[in-house]
Formats: sequence, C-alpha cells, structure tokens
Amino acid sequence: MLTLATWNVNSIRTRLDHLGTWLETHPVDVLCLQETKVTDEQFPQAPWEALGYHCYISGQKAYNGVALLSRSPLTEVSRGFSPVLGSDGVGDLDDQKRVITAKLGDLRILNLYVPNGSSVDSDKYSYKLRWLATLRDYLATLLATETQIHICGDFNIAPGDRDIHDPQGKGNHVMATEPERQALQQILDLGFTDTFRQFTAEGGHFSWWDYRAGSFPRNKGWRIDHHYLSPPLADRARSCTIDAEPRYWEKPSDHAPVLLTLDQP
DNA sequence: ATGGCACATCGAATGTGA
Repeated sequence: MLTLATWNVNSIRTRLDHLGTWLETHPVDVLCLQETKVTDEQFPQAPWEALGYHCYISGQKAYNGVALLSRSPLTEVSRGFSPVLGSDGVGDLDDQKRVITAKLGDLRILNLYVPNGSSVDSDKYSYKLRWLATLRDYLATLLATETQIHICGDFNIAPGDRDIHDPQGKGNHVMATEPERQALQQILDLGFTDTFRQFTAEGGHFSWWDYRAGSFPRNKGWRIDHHYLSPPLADRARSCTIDAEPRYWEKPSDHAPVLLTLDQP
C-alpha cells in the first residue's frame, strides 16, 4: 500500500514539532506540504532527512511555498506552470510559489497551493480564477503524455455545500462562489475524481477551521484540502481520510492533514 | 454586520490568510 498525505502547515518553521511528531506516527510515503512560508535557503531539511525523507522544495519569503517529502527518491521534479506551459502562457503566475510536481515511478504527484482569493471584489479573486484556468491547461497538457496523475493540496475551494459547516448565504463567500466551483469542475472534467467522496458521502467532514470564534471545538469548518486522481489511480484508491488530531495540539496549523492510500499496481 | 486569531516582517503596525 502506498500512502500519500497533504497538509497546509501554515509555516513549516513554526510547525517543526507538530510535523515531526505526526510523521513518526504516520510514516507516509509522500507528504505534500503547503504554506511553508520560507525561502529554499532557509527551509529546514534536516529534521525530515533524519526521519528518512528526501526533500523537494519551492518556497519564497513570508508567503506561499510548497514542498514534497518522500521516503523514496522522486524524479522529474519541476516547479510552477512554465516547465509544462512555457513562460509565454504563464505570465507572472509562477512568481508565487504554489506548484511543485515530481514522479514516484510512473506515478505523477502534483502538489498545489491554490490562491485564496480574499473576496469576490478583489484583484486576488480574479487572480485565483486565472490561476485555476491555467491549471486546467497545465493538466490537459500533462494528460497528453501521462495517465497516472495524483493532484493534491490546499484548493481553497469547498466543492459542494456538504463541504461547509453552514452553507446558507455562502454563495458570495470566497471558497464557495459559483465561478471558482465551476473552474474546479472544469479541471475535474478532465477525468479526475474527488477521492474523499469515493468513500464518504455525508457532510460534517472538514480539513480547515478558522482560528477565531472557537471554530474547531464547534466543528465549524470547511473541506478545502483535497486529493484528486486520474481514472487508473482512482481504481486503486483504498481510503481517503482527514486526520483532525493535530488540530487539537497546542498552536496548530489551521488545516488538518488528509491521507490517501493506494493499492500497489 | 463585524470581529475574532495566527504568521511573517519587523522592531510598530501592516499585509495576508480563509
């Protein structure tokens, strides 16, 4: 069984202890991290190498940042959209470090930190929609030559109302607006399956809870961290679960890790 | 409707997140 996890850690330097403790009890094969919030020069690699992980990183100062930790060496590591789409079609979208991908054997792993969007009337929201449209082009290009693609990360989108604790009146709330849901659907229409929903239909399962207003103890959360699989991989999925345990710990990330297990081919 | 909390950069207050 192959185990992969995604976790927005909200600063890897602030979460060293949490990440180390979690990896010791959940020695996943691949861990995809978002919001590392650190330059590549300052990224702490030693703690994970001591646990047997190889590190592949793409970060920047203060904001964003993604990383792959893998027990086996990965190949074909690339960062941003431009290695696939060319810099002409990408513009400034690669300035923010939100995309890293690599292969584990024949398995393509794509780790994403989708822009939040701030609010519907902001420039950040239009940036989010432009970013998602570019992601669709990126995946369409990849699918021309590859079939085994796993996408995961912080999507900052709740796909449906059952993915929000209180969906009423959220139609104008970033992460739940129709344009971003449609942008996500156009990506999934390339053939990707929401792995969590292969196994769990009911609502009440969330991966992010606001730090404020006691959201976590009240379970007022959103499911915005996802695993998506192309058809040959979807058939191999055996479980997809959210581990809320670290959210109880002292000074946690506001996101919980989401785990995926795949049957070996 | 608003704010609430956390993090990084700073060395006070602001930008950002979601």
